Amino acid sequence: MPTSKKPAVGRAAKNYDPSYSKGGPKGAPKGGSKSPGHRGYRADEGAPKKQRWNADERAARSGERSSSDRPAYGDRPAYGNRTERPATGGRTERPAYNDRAPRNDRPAYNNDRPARGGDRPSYGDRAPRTDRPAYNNDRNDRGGDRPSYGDRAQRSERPSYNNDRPARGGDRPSYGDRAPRTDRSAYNNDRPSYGDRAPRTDRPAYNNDRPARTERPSYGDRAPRTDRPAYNNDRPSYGDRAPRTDRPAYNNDRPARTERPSYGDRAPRTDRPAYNNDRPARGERPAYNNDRAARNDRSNDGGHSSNFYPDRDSKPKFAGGDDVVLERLEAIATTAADVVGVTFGDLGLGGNIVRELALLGAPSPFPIQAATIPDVLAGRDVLGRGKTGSGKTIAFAAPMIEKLMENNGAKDRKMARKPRALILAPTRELALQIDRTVQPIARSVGLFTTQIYGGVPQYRQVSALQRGVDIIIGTAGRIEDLVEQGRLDLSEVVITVLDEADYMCDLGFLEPVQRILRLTKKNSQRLLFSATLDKGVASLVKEFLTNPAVHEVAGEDQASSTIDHKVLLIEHRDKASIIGQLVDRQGKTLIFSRTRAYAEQLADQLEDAGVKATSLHGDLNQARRTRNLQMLTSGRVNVLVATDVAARGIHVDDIDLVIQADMPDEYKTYLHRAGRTGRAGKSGTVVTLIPKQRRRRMEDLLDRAEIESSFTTATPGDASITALANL
DNA sequence: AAAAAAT
Repeated sequence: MPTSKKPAVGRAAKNYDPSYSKGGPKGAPKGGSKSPGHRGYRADEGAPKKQRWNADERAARSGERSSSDRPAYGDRPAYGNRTERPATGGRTERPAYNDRAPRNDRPAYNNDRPARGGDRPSYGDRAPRTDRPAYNNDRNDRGGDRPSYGDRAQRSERPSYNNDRPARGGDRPSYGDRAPRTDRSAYNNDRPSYGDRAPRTDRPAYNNDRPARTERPSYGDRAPRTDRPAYNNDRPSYGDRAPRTDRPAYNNDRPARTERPSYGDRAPRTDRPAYNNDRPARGERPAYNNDRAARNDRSNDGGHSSNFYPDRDSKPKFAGGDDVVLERLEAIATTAADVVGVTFGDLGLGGNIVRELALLGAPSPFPIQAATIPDVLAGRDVLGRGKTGSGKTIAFAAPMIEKLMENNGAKDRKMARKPRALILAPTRELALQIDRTVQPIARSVGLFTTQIYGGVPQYRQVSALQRGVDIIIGTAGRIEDLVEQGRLDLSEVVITVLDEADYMCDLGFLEPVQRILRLTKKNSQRLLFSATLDKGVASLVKEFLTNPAVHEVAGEDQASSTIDHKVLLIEHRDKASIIGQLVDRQGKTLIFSRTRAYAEQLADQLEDAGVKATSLHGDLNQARRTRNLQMLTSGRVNVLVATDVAARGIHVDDIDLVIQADMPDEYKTYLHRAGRTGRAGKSGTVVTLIPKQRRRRMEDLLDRAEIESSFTTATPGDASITALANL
């Protein structure tokens, strides 16, 4: 029984999700914007509720889920850590972090629940739950969903439950003894639902907490905007331009870099031949070798080289080589000097978009933007490579929106209109971040966006789709999920963007991405972007792109970077204490760990040591992930310990130290992790901790990344460490 | 190993 109920409950929980960050905001804007019809229709019902829950939103849920999730953690017995968590006073400390307090409560709930066993009769109240199933059904209809909210009335009842519970608490003792616990397993199953309730009960509390969270208030939409500033900062990264200005010089330097020709990756590869020999291990290389063969052929054929590949100096050329994909590639390297005096308007963007870009902190285009915008507007498929923070998001978002507007005017506001553009990202955080940039631009011309990613209730997402959305930004899993549910139709998608495209082609990601791309309109426009775009995307290019234009920005190499790299050779047993000493500083520090468990453990250790630290990894529920990242962004904590979920694309201002507690497996990962610092032309330091026996491998990796780094043997308390901490 | 759906 309980099990059967569980699903229902879980769904119910999803349905009522208050936590739609954007749905609420969007709803409001829409009402203002135009289709009152839509609004009036469901918006009204939803709006009020949304308002209520909007405030709570994700935060509230995060709390809820976190608790509910924990049971799930049971699955992760592997993570001794979690078991530890309860133990870790550190987290109890987190109570400070609004969330945890709730969690403390939850244990109580657990206790309560046994009591509830007695209550269960009351749960008969759960009849509500019976209703909930209905909710699920309703959800399909959405309109029905809200009716379900009607159920909330029940929720009002719940409070009473709460009241009852205290009494029950008394009962519990007896219950506690009772089978209840036996039942608990069952309850646990139910809990999901309870999780909801508790949450709801808690929510008020959460809400209260949130007020504290200055961040969240902003959060709904604002959080993003808060972040936007960050984007702006990125654009400061425009500040990067300055660097780029420098780059020209670098370019000059590059000539010196015969290797660099490989540009990022490829030059190395030229070198790699040697590496390859060393690294037989890399399965990838075989492919590379193949490619090279192709390249060689190309060169032979027509001296044809594309920037996409090794030759940077080469201008657009057509390859007649073996690699079909490559043949069509037209590589163009743009320099800062090329775009001096160019405006977004010159590139073909309309007034509204140009004005919005200025508001976002992008008054004039960066090189990657100047390079790709015209081609995107011309309808071409594009491959773009630009350093992280160099403005890639606007490079594809602005022209994409311009095209959508041109093709459909602003006329099509039909309900449930099918989305016409799709942006795929590898992580939820990145999808969220991208939307923060895309949404305001889209709104400026009357288009709507929505995020479609997992870890949050799908109700809002589905609700947005039913109201009608033009641009979808999301991750593969939930998108496929909604497609399978028949709630998302990608057949009208005429522009698809893959951010971090090379990463999206990694094992495990490629197939879902291919399946999704196949659902989009045949021969429609595709844009692939990444800071480390390499041949790894060849398979996608071959199947989905036609005569793509390949762009990159000259001078964006490590030599032009503002990042200082250091490798510390340490004893494994000293790792924790050394990290503790390194983070004993003022600025923001991002620590990368190879595993979720270690990220969690390290965060706990640091907290126990009195350092304001938190973690970010896939074992956390989405609400906490979002919140924890926000804590670093807002400065509530100075240290974030993360897995590679935070390696790509994530922008947080002023991270001046990146510590790699575990060395990355590949050079691209190193580049992306390092790219979290040294942004906007600011200085940054990357410290990698490795045992002596890894030195050789680390040197090889740095060579591939074309990074120069010092190697220093260090033990806790060494001057080399304190010097870093004083940066 | 991690990420990406949910349970």
